[in-house]
Parts: sequence; C-alpha cells; structure tokens
Amino acid sequence: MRLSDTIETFIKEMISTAEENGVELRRNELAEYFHCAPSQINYVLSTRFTPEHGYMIESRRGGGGCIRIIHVQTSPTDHLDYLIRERVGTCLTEPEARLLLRQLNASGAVSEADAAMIAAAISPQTLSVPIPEAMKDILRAKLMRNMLLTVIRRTQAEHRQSTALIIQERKR
Amino acid sequence: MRLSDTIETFIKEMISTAEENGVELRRNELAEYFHCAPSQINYVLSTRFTPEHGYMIESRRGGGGCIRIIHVQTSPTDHLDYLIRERVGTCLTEPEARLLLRQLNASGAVSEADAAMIAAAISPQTLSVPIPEAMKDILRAKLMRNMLLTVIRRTQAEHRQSTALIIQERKR
DNA sequence: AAAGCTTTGACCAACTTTGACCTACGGAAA
DNA sequence: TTTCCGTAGGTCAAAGTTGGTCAAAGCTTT
Repeated sequence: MRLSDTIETFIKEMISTAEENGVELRRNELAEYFHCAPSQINYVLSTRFTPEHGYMIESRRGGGGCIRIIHVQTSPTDHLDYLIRERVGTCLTEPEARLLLRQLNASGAVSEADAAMIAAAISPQTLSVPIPEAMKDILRAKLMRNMLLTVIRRTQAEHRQSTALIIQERKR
Repeated sequence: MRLSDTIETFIKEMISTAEENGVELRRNELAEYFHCAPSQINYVLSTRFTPEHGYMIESRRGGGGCIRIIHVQTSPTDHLDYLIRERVGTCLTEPEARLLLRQLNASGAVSEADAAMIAAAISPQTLSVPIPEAMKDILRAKLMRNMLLTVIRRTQAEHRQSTALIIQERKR
C-alpha cells in the first residue's frame, strides 16, 4: 500500500471517530509519525481531500498552527449532492451557473440569501479580470462547489444541534 | 491553545464581566500572570483589540500607569461601509482577507453564516487556478466587495421591511 | 518507453514570542 | 524649582514555530 493511501486512511479514520465531522491535525506531527516529508501531507490533502470529494480545508501557520479538515457528508440520494456532482463539474459557464442557482433556489435547497451571495460571487462583474474565459468557468465551478458545500455544512450543523436538543428533551 | 489566544480570551472575559464596557489593566501584572514578556501584551492588543475590532486603547506610563481598553459599538452597517471603502480596496491578499473577515464577524457586521460563505469564496482552495498571485488578490477584493455589498443590501431590505411593519402597525 | 502518480527537499510565508532599548510620568532630592 | 530616579508602558527587530509551494526525482502502470 502506498504511503499516501495509508495517510488517507488514517485521516479518514480520525474523522469517522471524531464527534464532529471534522478534525484538526498538525502537519509536522503527522509527517513525523509516518516518517515522511511534511509536504507529503499536503499532497495527500490536495489529492484526496478536495472539495470534489466533499472536504473543506482550513489552516493556520505560526506557533500553534494547525490544519482543519471538514467533511461535508452528502448522501448519494440527496438532490443537492447530485447537483454538485453532476451539474457543477469542473467547468461552469455563466448562463449554466445562473440556471443552476435558480433551480437550487426554487427547489428550496438554497435560501434566497445564500443564492444572492453565490450570485454575487459568480457574477461577470466579480469575475471581470483579464484571464481566459475558460479559466473563469473553472473558477465559477470552484466557487459554486465550495459555497454549496458551505451551505450543506451549515444545514448539517443546524440539524445536529436540533437533534441534540431533542435528545436533551427526551432525557428530561 | 496559543498564549496570545488565552490572553485575548482573558481580557474579553474581563470586559464582559465589567460594569462598564471597558477595563483597566496593568501590563506588567498581566505579563507576570501569564509568565510572558510584557511586550506580548502589546502584541495581543495590537492584533486583537484594534479599532477595526471595535476597541479603543488608552494608556499612561510612569508610576500608576495602566492600559484602558474600551469596547465601542458602532452600527454594523456603518462599520461595513467603512471597511469596504478603506480596507477592501482593489487588492486583497489571503491573510488580509481572512483578518478582515474575522473582524467583520467579531464586530457583528457580518453573520457567521455570511462569513462562512465569503470564506469559502476567497479560500486558497477555491482560488487554486493557474493565474498570477496578483490577479488572485484583485479577484479576492472583487469577491469580498461584491459579497459584502450583497450583505448590506439584504440588511437594508430587512430594515425597510421592519420599518414598514412598524408603520403598518401604527396605522392600525 | 510514455504517462501519470508519489515522494522529497529546498525555499517561502504567516504568525508568535522574546528581549534589548526607548519614552513618559510622577515623586523625591538638590 | 529643577534635577534625578524609579516605575510604568511602547517599539521593533530577531528568533522561533508552523504550514505552503513547486519542481525535480522516483515509482507504477500502460
């Protein structure tokens, strides 16, 4: 088994045993544990924990710095999940994006407010920088995907919270 | 947890439990309490209690000297206006953008949910396309500006609505 | 052999912590 | 009153601690 696969499995194990659906890790610590270069951790993250896989990554440098990996679980039967996987893809023209956004909003998957934020991000006005049109389509897809993941993540967090409340209620 | 974060939390705790919305503290005393260099207190103040965070700081040297920290609350919309004009500009590096976002959220100008959406849009993960770094900074500024404007528009719409409601109430 | 993954290491960027040196205030001594 | 000294806080640059990037080198699969 390749080292990268081992590290991937290890991190996924960490995530699945964590309470929340995210973990915090130290790059150097992990690298030392697996006797590899620290940058290998980045390689694993950038090839196996991408937004396309449903992961979002945040990190901080400096003393006490760390890497946070958040797994946004989507069920294959989920409508939003389907849209993200099948419709967003790696490329999204502006008309495509607008249509998708309207549909998402109409179906109630994305609120008016969130739709407005995404619309602002993918608008031609925002993307009016001198780069090839094809690059903008890629960028639009990335923006759309990451922002939709954020929406799903929030929905899940709210769901967890309300579930916790119900459990708390039952205990009483 | 970082020492700076611990000190930050400690001071915020002090402020929130204080009668007024400000506190007075002794730099050397605090430094001794946390077993750190006195200048670390300055570091915490200058990175976490700036005017942009909504804090004002006064100090007096010499015998009986002290540092006074006052938490000032401005209207979130005004704050947003100011930040869009003064801080966003046409260029925004990733650390700059993240800092700004943290401040906006801390001051209550931007909700947690909106901040998360913006964070997703300006993240390195989203902007990982092969264009010059300078172009990304421009893009980041555009994203930030247009998304913040969206937040303002929504806030104002809500305000109009609630005002209309009040007027309606009065008419009855 | 070619193409496509992995692995590594040199160099970079961001954030924190510390310490040497500086400035201001206030009271005591001259 | 003026001078001096002790007691605060201020500044800044160096050192320390993390993570990020990128391209070259090494494997694997075709």
